[in-house]
Amino acid sequence: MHSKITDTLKKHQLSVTDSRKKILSFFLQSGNALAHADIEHKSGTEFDRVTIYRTLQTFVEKGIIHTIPTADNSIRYALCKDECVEGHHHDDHVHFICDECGTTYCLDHVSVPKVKLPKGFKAAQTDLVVSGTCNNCEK
Amino acid sequence: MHSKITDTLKKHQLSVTDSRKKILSFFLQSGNALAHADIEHKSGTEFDRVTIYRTLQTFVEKGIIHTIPTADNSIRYALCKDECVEGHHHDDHVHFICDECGTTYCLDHVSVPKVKLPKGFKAAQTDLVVSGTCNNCEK
DNA sequence: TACAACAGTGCAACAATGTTGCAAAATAAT
DNA sequence: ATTATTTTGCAACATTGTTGCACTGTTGTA
Repeated sequence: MHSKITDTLKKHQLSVTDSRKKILSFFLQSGNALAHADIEHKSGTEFDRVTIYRTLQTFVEKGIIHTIPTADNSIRYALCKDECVEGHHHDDHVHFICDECGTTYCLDHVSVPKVKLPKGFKAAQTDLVVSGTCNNCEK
Repeated sequence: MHSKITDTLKKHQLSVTDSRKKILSFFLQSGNALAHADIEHKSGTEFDRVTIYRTLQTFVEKGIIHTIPTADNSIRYALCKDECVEGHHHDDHVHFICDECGTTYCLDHVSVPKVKLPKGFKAAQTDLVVSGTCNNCEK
């Protein structure tokens, strides 16, 4: 019998280690995007900082998580949908960053509109990031 | 007689100093977005690294330049259009980052479409960043 | 133009973030 | 169970960004 976490790692041809299981579980638990620093705090001294960097890198390469562009200098990561495979992401949904609480949401049901580019420009990826107030912070 | 550069600084209530004139001139010359590192290279040892940080910060606050979100860890800055004033940016155009040459373009004539957000989410700002191949790099 | 008030700069020291090489440990394959 | 392979932790380092303070340049006023 395999847990969902172990399954996911195996499906992406990754050996199953403590740090990978733990870090993947953080993403599954939180549901929202996490920055390197978040994971470092959550895991305390359990893993080396370097291991976290390398694990996140590996997850991105294997298509388990994707990065979200932000205007401040912090890279955030979020779980990919199932269609993402190694070397090829399909994350065409909108991201929302709350200015109040800092939470980053993947709005899976809001898709990025096609934009018309000037002559000679070829789009490979399109990212749409909205910032404002989320449904928790506004009342 | 005033140069355009001096005028711009004065219009934004900034005292006119060598570093500000020089850094603003870099933006006017290049036409594209610049990262902190670009400016550091262009200016050599002329200014302290700290001065460049503070100048860019000031320019953003005063509405002379705006930041562009990127998925890698580098903040890029580009000149604002004239409608940007202190504390209130109006940069609703699409940004394009070339994967080949790294150049970042402001596509002033491509505007960001309105997106429909889930209940409870209020948008303050919307950034759309496209990456791919620019008209210089493709042939 | 000269002077006072103020704003901006450079330096130093520091904090945070990210990278690399290598030996030890854990995982996978046989 | 043993070997081959992968991953981890450590140490050292590079890069990037921040803060306080003394000094310098800029601005406004006479």
